[in-house]
Amino acid sequence: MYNCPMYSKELLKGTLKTIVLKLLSEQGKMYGYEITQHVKSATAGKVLLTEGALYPTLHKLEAEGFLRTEKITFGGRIRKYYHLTDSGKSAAITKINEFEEFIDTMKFIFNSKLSIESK
Amino acid sequence: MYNCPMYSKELLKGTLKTIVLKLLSEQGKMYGYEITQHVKSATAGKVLLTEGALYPTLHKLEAEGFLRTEKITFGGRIRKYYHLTDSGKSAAITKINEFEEFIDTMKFIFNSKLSIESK
DNA sequence: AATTATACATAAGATAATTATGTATTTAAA
DNA sequence: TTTAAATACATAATTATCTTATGTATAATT
Repeated sequence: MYNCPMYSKELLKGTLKTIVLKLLSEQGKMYGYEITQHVKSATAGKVLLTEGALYPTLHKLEAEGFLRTEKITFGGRIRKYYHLTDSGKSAAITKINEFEEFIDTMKFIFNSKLSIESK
Repeated sequence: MYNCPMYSKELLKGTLKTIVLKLLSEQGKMYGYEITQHVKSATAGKVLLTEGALYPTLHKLEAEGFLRTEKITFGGRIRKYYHLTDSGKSAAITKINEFEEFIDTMKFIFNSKLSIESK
């Protein structure tokens, strides 16, 4: 099976924490594998999170107190669900704002009309 | 003197080559220090390129055949001007498209309305 | 029976940045 | 006038973040 190659690997650097916090803030709880599949399907295979990047990031966010975990056995396999803590919710808001600010700032370099409107 | 802190340091990772190629494609020729000042003023101090990142990147782009250089003495100091080569012009177009594609893809994760229109 | 999908995890290596340091000239300020 | 700041280049050490590879294990599909 071929994976659609992703053009923007380098650009994705630094966005992983933001993506995780954003998804958890809208989905409530997710487990690691679910996050990879969600992102894959939401981006039509253009963004493929690797486990080697995702799991250490989840552990780091947990160590920073932004996430708490809950282990659930489902269909004979263990799922480790991640939820946002209160400080995780603040961090999510901050990170999402930073991302939008980043896009907003980049338009001054790329001087094309990149606009952000809330949903 | 204080520098306005930049929110998006991590997000900027991977964008430096794209920024350099974009600026050279619109400005024709620039020297390193000029690039740092241009980006600083264009983003109101939000994006501050460090020399430790910029100079090695310029050297790498030159080694890849995307840039050619021209040394000019101006006001007692040496300026090293960088220009795009033909392959550099192609690379610039590719990188800029990739960046816009990246933004376009991220909207599916952040499901807010991030739109790109050419100027 | 073997492969793919689900589900976790970590280690080695690569890449790209930050931070620190270095040289040198010109201009502005104390 | 001497010091600091701005201009202009460069590189080395360190840190951060990612990819790639590897490992374990169960369930579902071929």
